[in-house]
Amino acid sequence: MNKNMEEEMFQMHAEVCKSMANPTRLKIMNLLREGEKSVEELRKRLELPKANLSQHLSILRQRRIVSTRRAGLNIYYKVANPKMIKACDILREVLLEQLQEGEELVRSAAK
Amino acid sequence: MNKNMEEEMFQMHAEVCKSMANPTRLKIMNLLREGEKSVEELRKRLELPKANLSQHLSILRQRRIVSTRRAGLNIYYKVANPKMIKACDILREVLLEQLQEGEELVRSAAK
DNA sequence: ATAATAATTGCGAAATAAATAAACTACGAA
DNA sequence: TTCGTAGTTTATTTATTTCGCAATTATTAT
Repeated sequence: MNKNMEEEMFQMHAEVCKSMANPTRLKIMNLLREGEKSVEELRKRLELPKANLSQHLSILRQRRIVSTRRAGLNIYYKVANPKMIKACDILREVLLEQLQEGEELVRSAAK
Repeated sequence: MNKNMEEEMFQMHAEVCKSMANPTRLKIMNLLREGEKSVEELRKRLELPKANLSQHLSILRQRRIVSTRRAGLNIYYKVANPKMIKACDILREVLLEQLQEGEELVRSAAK
């Protein structure tokens, strides 16, 4: 792998992380873990303005973290690659470990 | 796990993702994968102004993604939890799979 | 064709993140 | 105690994200 491709990989990797770097989008991923859902279903579960939800879905779709399928009026979203879920699970494990080490420290660092 | 704690977890999870959502910080993590390194070593390898490097390190440290140790004039950084590396590796796998599926699509989505 | 529902897009405002340079702190040696 | 090296912090500017709202598109039913 040459230098420019390395650079490109770091850039793309950062883009993927950015897509996951938002609580709402993580909640979306968490719902889609159960299986595919229409935008309307997601909107009801998340209680979000549909325009805003659509924007978040668009970000996930652009990075191909989710994929879509239209059926009549509805568009169904699902997780494109189960490895994304695996990556999320690992991060959650890390967070739980940190909480066990001492909750108050984590909370102050978040500010 | 109750509702507020769930909310808190998504928030923290997003913060961790944000910390990783930057090419420079991913490069730092990639160097630290080899083992602990001083700021000066990192600066030479990354060719970055030390103030800027220090800010990036600070972000990683605040989220406890890296930890530090001082020895004389030098401060050595290392990856705090090897699971972070594992999570990065999985994301890289996903990216490589996407590249195999069709490079041009990924590149246009990055814009 | 028109209406109704589901979803996306464009745009402006507010909040956040990033890069730079300058000032500052910490340690060790002369 | 002051000088040099390693590293951090602060202030400022610029770029990016996020959100709400209005307008628009796509599909189906009347």
